[in-house]
Amino acid sequence: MSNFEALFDYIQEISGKLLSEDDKHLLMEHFKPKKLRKRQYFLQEGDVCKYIGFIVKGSARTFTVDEKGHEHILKLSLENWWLADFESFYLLTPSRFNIEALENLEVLQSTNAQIEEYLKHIPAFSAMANVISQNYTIANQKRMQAAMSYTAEERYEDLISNYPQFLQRFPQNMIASYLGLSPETLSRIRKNALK
Amino acid sequence: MSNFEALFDYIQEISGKLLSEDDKHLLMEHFKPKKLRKRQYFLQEGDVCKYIGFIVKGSARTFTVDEKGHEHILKLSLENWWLADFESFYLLTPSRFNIEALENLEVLQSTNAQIEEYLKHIPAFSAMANVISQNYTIANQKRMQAAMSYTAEERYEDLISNYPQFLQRFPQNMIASYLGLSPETLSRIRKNALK
DNA sequence: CGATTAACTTGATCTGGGTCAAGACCATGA
DNA sequence: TCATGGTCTTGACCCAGATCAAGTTAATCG
Repeated sequence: MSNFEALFDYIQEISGKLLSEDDKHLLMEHFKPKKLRKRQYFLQEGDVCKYIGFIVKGSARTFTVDEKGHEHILKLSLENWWLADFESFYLLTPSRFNIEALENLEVLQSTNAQIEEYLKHIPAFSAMANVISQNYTIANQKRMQAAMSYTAEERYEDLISNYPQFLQRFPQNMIASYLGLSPETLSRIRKNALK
Repeated sequence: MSNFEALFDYIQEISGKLLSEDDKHLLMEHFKPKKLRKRQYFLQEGDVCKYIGFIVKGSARTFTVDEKGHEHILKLSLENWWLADFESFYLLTPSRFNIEALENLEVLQSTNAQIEEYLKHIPAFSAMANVISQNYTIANQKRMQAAMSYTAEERYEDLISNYPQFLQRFPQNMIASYLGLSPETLSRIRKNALK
């Protein structure tokens, strides 16, 4: 119940449109609540990402494991973010990513086919999708630029100003991996920053 | 005339839908042909990106200049690609990027307001926009992963298999910058690859 | 065409950040 | 309660790739 309120609020806020009662019923019919305990996987490498999840509560990380066994975190996700490997979700190919709950996680999940229906029938939903797609494009552009032109220190400063919540919610080694750094290097950067 | 054929073909191919004669007239009415000579700028840092361009012929690079004066290429673009800093284009903020023609360039350009109209009135156009947005999201995910987990050599191999045309069309120092490498390093990688 | 400038190569050296190792500082739960 | 395993810090060392320098090849243009 209250789970869905979070989703409704989110859609209305991002899209700038209201959901009708019918819209809400349609959403409740096909978004399924799912709970994961800390360390459980929402998606495993090699599987097809059949579901997209809306995070109601908790946090997660999307990461790969390279052939040397090192993990690389590509995304850290909190409440009101969407959880999926979009490549696998759209194309139905096996995913190269893992998505793991970092805290106990409550999501509302749906399939690609169902999302298509929402896009067709719920104007607020498709308006939201357009806004999100813009935001993603912008965020990706920024992150790519940061990865290419910034030093480790600058990337950390950038994170502090753009995503201050991350520092409260994620352990430091996860943040290091997200920034493309070893935990030791991030530790030293933080030490230096207390000049 | 033939310029527009390239755009029409592209929209129809990507969207999987046909354009009506009315659709085509609407597109021809508001997409303006523009020619740039090699080294001319489509967009300069600090300006708002008012136009999005569809490349009919030629190539371009999107890059930033950091405070040390070093250039970083974020995107290399060829025929049938779209040219814009989407952050600036969507939000009307001053751009942090430069877009420069690397060869004589012919584009068809349009404004954000006009694109909104196309999205509303031309089904093939909005279907195309959805597909592109998916493709961008996927490509960005891949590129980010490559930047984080791959070595210089692996990134170059990756480029060869994903964008072999780049090697014909772009000078090596541009490719180096696109891969986040110094020209010297790329030169050495290529030398080694001829084992 | 030469001549000038840009692109590419090769070598020598330097450095940001990774790796390895060891210890300190926790949470969590049996 | 203390034992266990995860997280963070610190130091010593190392390496992929950058930087600097100089020479070579290839475009470009009057």
